[in-house]
Amino acid sequence: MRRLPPLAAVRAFEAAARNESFTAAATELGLTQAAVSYQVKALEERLGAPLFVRERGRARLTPLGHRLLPTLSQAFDSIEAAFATQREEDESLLTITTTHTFANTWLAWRLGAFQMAHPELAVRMATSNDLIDVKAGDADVAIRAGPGNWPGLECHKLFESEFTPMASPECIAAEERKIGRKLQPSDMPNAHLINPGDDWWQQWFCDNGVAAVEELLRRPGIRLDNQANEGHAAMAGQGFALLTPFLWKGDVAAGRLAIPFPQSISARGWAYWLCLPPERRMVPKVKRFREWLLAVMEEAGRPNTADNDTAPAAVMES
Amino acid sequence: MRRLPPLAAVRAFEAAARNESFTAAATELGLTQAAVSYQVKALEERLGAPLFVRERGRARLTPLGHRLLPTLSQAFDSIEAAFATQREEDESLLTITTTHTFANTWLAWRLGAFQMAHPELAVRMATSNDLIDVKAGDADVAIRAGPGNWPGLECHKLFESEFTPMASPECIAAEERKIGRKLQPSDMPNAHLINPGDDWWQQWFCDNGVAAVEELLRRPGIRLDNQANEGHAAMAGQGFALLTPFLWKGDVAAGRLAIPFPQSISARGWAYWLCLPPERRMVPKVKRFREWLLAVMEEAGRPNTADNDTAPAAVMES
DNA sequence: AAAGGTCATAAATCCCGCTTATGTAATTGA
DNA sequence: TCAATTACATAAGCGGGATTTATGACCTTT
Repeated sequence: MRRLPPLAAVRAFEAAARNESFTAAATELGLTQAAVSYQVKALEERLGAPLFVRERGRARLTPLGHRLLPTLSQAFDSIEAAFATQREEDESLLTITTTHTFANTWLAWRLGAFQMAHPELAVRMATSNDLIDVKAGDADVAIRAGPGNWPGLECHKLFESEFTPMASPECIAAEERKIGRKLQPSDMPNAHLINPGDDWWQQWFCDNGVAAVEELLRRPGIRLDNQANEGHAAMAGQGFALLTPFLWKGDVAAGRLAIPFPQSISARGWAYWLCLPPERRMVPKVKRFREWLLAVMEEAGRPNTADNDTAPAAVMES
Repeated sequence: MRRLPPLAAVRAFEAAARNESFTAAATELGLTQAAVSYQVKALEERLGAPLFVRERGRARLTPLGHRLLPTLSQAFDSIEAAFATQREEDESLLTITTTHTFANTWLAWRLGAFQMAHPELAVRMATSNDLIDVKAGDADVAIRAGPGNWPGLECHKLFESEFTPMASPECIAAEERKIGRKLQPSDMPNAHLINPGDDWWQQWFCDNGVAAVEELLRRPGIRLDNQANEGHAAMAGQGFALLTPFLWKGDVAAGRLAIPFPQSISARGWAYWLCLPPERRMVPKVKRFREWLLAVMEEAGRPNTADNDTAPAAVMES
């Protein structure tokens, strides 16, 4: 339980003492001289002891005031410093939280460009699936997959979360050799699926007129926890995975992945979203990132854009 | 030029953060929970970043809030400490400023009794002639000789500043031997006066029907700067000095000084006063000293009081 | 469910802190 | 010596931020 004098009065005193002038203090504080005089007097009355001697039209510190001053100045200094540090750090460090998948297949490749454009910013990317952390101040912005109606967050749709089977060209060729013709959707239940237990296979079969195969759910396979890993497995020739075309454009273009049924793209009813606390939307670093990301998305969405011209030849695991 | 957030908000945040509860903070600050909530929110909006995560009906600190807390707590601690120290010091140290004369002839002897009665107080006596220093906070109370109408000070009359010639008994005896009869006021111009240039001699002559003696002013003598020193000189047998009976009662009673004309006491029109800043009159230490001093004076003023029963045998020079 | 706790929010109120305006005293400069 | 200037004090009144009251939503506990 603290027992402090009114802080406004303390503040006025500190400024007056430091400046050795009520008038100067008033200017510094953006007040009138009368206000400072009032506050100082109030503090003196509260203490029951004078802080200034008024003589010859000047205000000089009493010994008591003199003893008090340095401590108070330091205290205000550290308060100021605390907030200044916070402001600086907050201005110069952009923290992005995103899913493993998006980080790995898309953002990691392109964040460099953003960094180049904003050399004064330190950019930190963290992968996690908690949306709470942007509200908790752990991150400035979040990129998440979902329905996009998170309460209390401003969400910008980045792209639809569609999916279609993909595999390495070799894998597809081998499969076609096996069955002696070009692949059809109905062949998929018998192909080697990386994660056959994935519910979305059922969805895809349904969308493509293939009878649901209950048995798939019991078939052994690997849960790779996220699409990024499944994609890599597919590129390694381990079978078919359901992947989001948008995220693997580069690998498709480079021939590391192939899409056997380009017309058969299913939607999850989800999308990827850029989410941010609305009250921070105009904070410079947030604004810059938001504008940059949406601009890049815009460009990537245009039909004849070679979005992945500069994409590296392989996905780097961190 | 400082740039601080509103201190009321900072204070509310600090309490809330320290208590990890708005409600508890409100209790501590003597406010309602709503007030704390309001202030915290205001601070968060000002910073543009959340300080608390509101979850499950509780408020938990964000990393930012967590970083801020210790600095702010410390800052408030030191402000509190500064004023607490001041309060303690101010409560436990009584500083009295007085004239050399009064200190030497009266107060120094009796301050011990006050100290004994108030062992918790540290008592400091300083001699100086500046009345300003009580206004300037250098001293809590002042004892001064003068007309007693100092503006802005509460003044209690202690005793009238009367004076009459005194000398050591030996000195008087020698003088009477020289003139062959008992001394009369008219003999004084020819006696050895310690400070013949003192204007008050003229006053005393006038009051006692002795013709003014211009010549006295040009007669060599010693200026001893204050009555205490003149009194000591008189006791040492160096001649006659104009002294205040009240201040030398003890020495008279002990036979170190004698008053040749007890009926011929002149008044300066002055008095000795206890002066103190009215706003501090009820501060405990001030109140105690004031009451003690006035009580002692009261007692000393009563006719048949042996005021100096316990007076030491000699005046001690410090 | 009901009870009891926490924080958020809206609206109304209060009072503190501020400004304006003026006074006083000391200093400066002609 | 007489403005002119500067600094602080003081009174009065206002404005709006701080606070309270009242209510709601949400969670935990029993």
